[in-house]
Amino acid sequence: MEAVTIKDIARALNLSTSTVSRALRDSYEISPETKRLVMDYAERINYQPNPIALSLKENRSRVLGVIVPQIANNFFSQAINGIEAVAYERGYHVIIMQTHESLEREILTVQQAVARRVDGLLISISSQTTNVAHLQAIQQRNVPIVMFDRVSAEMDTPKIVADNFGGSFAATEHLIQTGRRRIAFVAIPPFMAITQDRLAGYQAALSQYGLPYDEDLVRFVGFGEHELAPIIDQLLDLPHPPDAFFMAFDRLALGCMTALRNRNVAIPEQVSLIGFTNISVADLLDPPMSTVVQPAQEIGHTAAERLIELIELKQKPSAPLPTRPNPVSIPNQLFIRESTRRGV
Amino acid sequence: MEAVTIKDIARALNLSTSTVSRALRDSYEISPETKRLVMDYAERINYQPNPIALSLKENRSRVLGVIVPQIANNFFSQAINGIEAVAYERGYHVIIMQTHESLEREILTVQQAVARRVDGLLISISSQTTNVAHLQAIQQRNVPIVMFDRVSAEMDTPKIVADNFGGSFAATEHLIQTGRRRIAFVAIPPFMAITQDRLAGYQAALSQYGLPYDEDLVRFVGFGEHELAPIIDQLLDLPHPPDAFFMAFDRLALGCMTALRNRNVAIPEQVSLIGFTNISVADLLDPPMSTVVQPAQEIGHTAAERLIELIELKQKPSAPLPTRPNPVSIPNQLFIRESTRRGV
DNA sequence: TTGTATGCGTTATCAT
DNA sequence: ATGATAACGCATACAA
Repeated sequence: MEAVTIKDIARALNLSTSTVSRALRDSYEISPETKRLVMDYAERINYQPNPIALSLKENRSRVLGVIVPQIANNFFSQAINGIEAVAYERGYHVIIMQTHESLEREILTVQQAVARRVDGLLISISSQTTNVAHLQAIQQRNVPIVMFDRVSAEMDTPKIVADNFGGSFAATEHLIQTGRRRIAFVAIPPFMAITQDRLAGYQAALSQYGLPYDEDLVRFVGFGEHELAPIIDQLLDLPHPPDAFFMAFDRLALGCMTALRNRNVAIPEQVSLIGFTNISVADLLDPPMSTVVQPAQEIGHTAAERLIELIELKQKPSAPLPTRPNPVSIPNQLFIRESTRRGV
Repeated sequence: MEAVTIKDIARALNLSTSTVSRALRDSYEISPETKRLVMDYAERINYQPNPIALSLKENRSRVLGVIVPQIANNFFSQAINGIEAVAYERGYHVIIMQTHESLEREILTVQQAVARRVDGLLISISSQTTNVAHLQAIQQRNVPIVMFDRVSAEMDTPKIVADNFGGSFAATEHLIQTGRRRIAFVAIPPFMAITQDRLAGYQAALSQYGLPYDEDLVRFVGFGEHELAPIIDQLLDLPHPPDAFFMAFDRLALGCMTALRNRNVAIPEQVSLIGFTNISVADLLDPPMSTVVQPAQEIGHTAAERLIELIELKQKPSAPLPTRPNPVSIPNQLFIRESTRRGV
């Protein structure tokens, strides 16, 4: 069974395709009877306009490109969830592409998205991305871009991020308020804004509570498989070791928990542990880990809204670009989880 | 900067669009010099063929529709990862849509996908889906469908599923071999094949080891928020309570762990717990939970391969449909995790 | 109120 | 070896 077109309707009803087209779009210049006739028939044979033909005509695809490092990652899958919800509601579809933390893949993927004629791009850059020329290039080709979570200071686009400074401040503050004094801070290398912001929040909290900033306690770890454990070991082996760990990234927080367990370091008796995470089972971890949870879904939601706004603004070049605070930051939630370990 | 078309190239080079088109496709009927001229120029001005125009002409979109209950779910996001990898490699893109476990949404979503002219559909049906008329309808419209994970016996399509029987058998066998005799089995309502298969694996293991099948120990729980805890309570309060819990679904396994914790039931001292799960941090749970892990990525991979095969077969109607075992089942992995809880 | 013709970007068919 | 034209499905400017 082939798809039915306007032509089929026109032929069946002895009308021209333009009449049918206009009737279907409820144009004022078509008589009510003809409209009814056409509409009914279209309904009956289950006519569905071909969006591809429309796209060609209108030079828009109604597709948003979403580029993330990984789909199979709690933060990003939740963000995509938020994006998809908004897109669906506004009549857009979402094409999802992964970079696998590779700049090379990211460049290819961005080109692919443009080649696919997406109406706009939502991107969270890979950890390798220190140069954003590929993004600036497509921006010059007039493709609206919104960045989220992993954003670059060098891009002049809307940016939707979690309140990384605030979340980091709150986590550090919590540790201080529960009596910790030597708080290790571990993050990924600091060329991404997200890292810088989290470091700044940590520093600000220390400063506000009159604690010294000790560079020995601040470490940056790459994306290799086995890079974290030695760093945790080094920290524990310091002459004056930390009494708390603040792990500024999801993966690091979970890795730290494993590393501490392997070293038989008790939490929170010996050291306290808090991390940014987006896993849904943080309660069930051993021990339950206090976490700063980023509002992934809301970030996706906001980013998609902003992008669609940009896209639809582009259609009517009359309207002025609205000025907005940039980047938009969305509050994190801080979950303090007490150990519920049962007595033995 | 507008997108450059074949016309632009033709105009610039004083050629006809057909010559340019042929040159770009490396047709034998174009002179080498012209080819080089066109290719070089196209390269220089960064010509990208418009896939929308191609789609219209070729009546195919090179898009796969993927319909899942939720994106933000470890199993599905991993499966999508597998799908995306294959699609990318084969020159397809993936549009992802969610049903949120609602049949109503599923019906709408399937229609949307067809309206979008996807070349084929990968679907994992919602838990509400007891009737598959909407899928049969689009199958009659000649849209290739492959089902994965949550499949329906009433659909005549390729089906890619985990080895639910085998995984369930292995989990039950493990519990028996570690000395458990009264093994509770909890699953979602049994109209989905996936549930039936898991129940059958459980029954088969009991039978093989000469244990009785006790209906009191088998429970089905719906998708409500607070349905599980009372069921766990009931089981624990039986005159002859279970000494092990086998939770046949991810969500149930995690919920059971919480419920047992709330009841202060020690694992594995008092009861053993094993579940199907796809979370990546199962090691870090308290206690570490033994799990049957479905090969989500491989399921996605296989499903996408099968779908693309169907799609490309449809193009050349000469070739016969290959007969394949149906459904295809992919082995699970059983992870036995010993408690590593440190002494206090 | 309805019909005819044109164009969106591309390729296939049929000239030349 | 290259060019002109039609067609994919739709919307619209222009005619009637």
